[in-house]
Amino acid sequence: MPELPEVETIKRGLQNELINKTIERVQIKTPTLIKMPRINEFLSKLQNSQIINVKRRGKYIIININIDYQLIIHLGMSGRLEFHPNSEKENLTKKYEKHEKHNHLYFFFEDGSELIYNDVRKFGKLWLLRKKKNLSRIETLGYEPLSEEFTLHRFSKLLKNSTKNIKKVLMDQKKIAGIGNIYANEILFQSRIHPLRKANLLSKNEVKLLFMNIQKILLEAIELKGTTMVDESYIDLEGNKGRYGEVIKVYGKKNSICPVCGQPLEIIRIENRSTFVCPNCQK
DNA sequence: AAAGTAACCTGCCCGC
DNA sequence: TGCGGGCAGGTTACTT
Repeated sequence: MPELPEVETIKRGLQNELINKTIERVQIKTPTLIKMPRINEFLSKLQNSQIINVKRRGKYIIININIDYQLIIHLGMSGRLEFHPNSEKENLTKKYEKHEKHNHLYFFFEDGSELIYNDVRKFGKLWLLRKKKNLSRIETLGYEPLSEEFTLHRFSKLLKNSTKNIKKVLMDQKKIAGIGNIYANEILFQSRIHPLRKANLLSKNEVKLLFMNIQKILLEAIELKGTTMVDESYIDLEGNKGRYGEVIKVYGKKNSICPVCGQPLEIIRIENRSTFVCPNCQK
């Protein structure tokens, strides 16, 4: 589910709510989601620890704890975090009632608030690791597309070195971290580039356009707090929907026409993912 | 070496 | 109304 803008929105929420909070107790209902360390160690390390800050890398949330450990969360397709402030607990319980059976992990804080990890499909994962010993998967992530290290020059070099189709490259977390199926579709449509074009054969202008659209679209989506499709499988910490879905141009638009030229949109499968293309606009 | 497929899971939608 | 197939924001492992 969540791509960079959704994960960033959740991270900002956690940053607002969790800093300096002390974890009183952790309750685990689905131990298989915790990849490291063993459950007992996971529980005992977190108990009475204090949250220092919350960061994001690609689609990973990184919660730094005062004991030289960090809690790393990947939400997979359907993972959510819910924050329940002490005072509103009853209202919120009602609000989330129908999803309750997919609550897998509870963090209870000293002040009575709680954080819940909920995940229908259970593709999400959590790790508690020493800060120095970074998760290898995070170490191999590619450029953070909204950081200064992500320059046109580097992006262009990266594309030159790949003969794969451009959609695959945009979604390759080892090259650029955080772009998933929704935003890859939108970025390519707005850049008028067909997703099956070979990355190394794009023109200089196309590369520049792509580069600018990656940042423009991700920033707009963060501004609107991510994308919630009709099924509501993404909501933020407070249970609010993202509004980027209201301005989405092609993703999920089955039986629709191109908003630019009016031709019917095509749906093709690339890497087993639905890909929405205007055959007239995207060359 | 790129590209395709299946697997991990549950729920929902669509057509028959 | 019910059943089966296909599909869903991700990632990894295996095959062609």
